[in-house]
Amino acid sequence: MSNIRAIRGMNDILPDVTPSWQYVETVIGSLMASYGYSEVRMPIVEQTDLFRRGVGETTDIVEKEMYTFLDRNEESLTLRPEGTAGCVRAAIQHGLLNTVQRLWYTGAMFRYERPQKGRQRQFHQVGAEAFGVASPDMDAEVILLTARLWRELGIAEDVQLQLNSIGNAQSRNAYRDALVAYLRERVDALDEDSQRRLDSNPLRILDSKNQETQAVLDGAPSLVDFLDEESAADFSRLRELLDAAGVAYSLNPRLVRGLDYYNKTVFEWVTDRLGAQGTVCGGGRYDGLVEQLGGKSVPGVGFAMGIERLVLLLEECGQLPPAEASADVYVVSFGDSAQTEALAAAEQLRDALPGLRIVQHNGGGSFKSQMKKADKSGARLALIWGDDEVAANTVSIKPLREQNNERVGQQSVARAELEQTLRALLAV
RNA sequence: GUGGCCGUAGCUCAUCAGGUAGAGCACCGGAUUGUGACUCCGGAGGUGGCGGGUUCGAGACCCGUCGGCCACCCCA
Repeated sequence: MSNIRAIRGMNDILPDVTPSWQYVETVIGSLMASYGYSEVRMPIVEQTDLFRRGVGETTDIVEKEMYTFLDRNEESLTLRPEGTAGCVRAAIQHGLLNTVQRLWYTGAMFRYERPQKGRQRQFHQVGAEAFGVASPDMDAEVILLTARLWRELGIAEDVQLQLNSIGNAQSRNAYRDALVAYLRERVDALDEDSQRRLDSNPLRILDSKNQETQAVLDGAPSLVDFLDEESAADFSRLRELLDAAGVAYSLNPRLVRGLDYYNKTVFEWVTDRLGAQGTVCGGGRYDGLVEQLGGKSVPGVGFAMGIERLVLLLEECGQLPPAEASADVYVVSFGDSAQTEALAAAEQLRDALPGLRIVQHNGGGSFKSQMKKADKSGARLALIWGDDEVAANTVSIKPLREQNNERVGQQSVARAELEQTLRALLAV
């Protein structure tokens, strides 16, 4: 056995699950199109500074989770830990932001964390970003889009929307001061991590899982009371829109997010069916980000979801499409001239019946072993060439999915009629 | 970075006062001439994660290390 293994937390996605991934990706692709979102593809590596400035210096992501290295030019590069910063960078760099812009992307992201259920170091996100609209109708759009996705995937009952507004920078600062003042008087009751965050990032104490900390927070000032007028009005309008659209949500005043660029609306779709990693999709508004990364002052709102978690959830909910066979037709031949004939015929069939999955038996072996392979391929039909067929210029067609033993149902057709017969048998 | 559990054939697991390993599935071959699935027979496949220690002897006990899973932190 080889000593070389995949890097911890970076998993191979093997043939038993790739159909599930393809299914999810296909559904998402057409969903995005149906809302007018265009796909963009950004590099996996960016200048480290992009994430420092975009995601935020004091976030966990930047502080301890990035894959950062020097390239041969001594330039500091980082494997992207999330997609928004790179998407914004690309949009600024190529001048896409002089109009409303709806973009989506998918790909691998990297965070140096201990792997656990629903979390790996290389993981895959689908994200969408809508630029250029500051009003909450756009917030509603991205949320409605995600809500539709759950319906299309059959998991609408298994995810819940949590919603909050964290206001603009000024109101958030005011709230932070009030929160810190309140918590300082109760430092001893806080868990260790929360004590540390009093200095670094006090808002994140809010979603601590520690019971005692949460008890302390019960008496804390509420973020809602500090919201600026515009944020409050927009939040109220967003809720109106969601109500009217029939999207259920619960208000979670302690929902903050771990990335610094958010303001106003933040949301998460969560599930209780994935162990500790319950967030399937998270997002919000980031009105200052474009400017902070060197662009004009362009508002934005978006979300990202984790494909691994989505696939896990679908599996958990029994909503993955049934496994399909990898072949429709399996071609068996015995002897050189038969194989020559079979190979050419298979190529002609692929020309004539595109989409038909034709697997050619290679590597020889007895008829028996070839038929075993044919059966295991899941193909509906075996095409059989032997000396008899070559001599008579025919092909034997054997159905494999019926229960009969012997050669019942097997037929011999003239070589010239093969294509037509297959069309009829397979209804293609 | 911290904690808990775990590491025996490709996969799921078993055995045993500590006396140098088995099963099921999967794989390969066979059961009269060129035909799968069910059944039967046979075969291949493990330096028991790695290193050290205790012992006459260790997969089984001890230590270390590496790896996996789950949880904390945080998020997708």
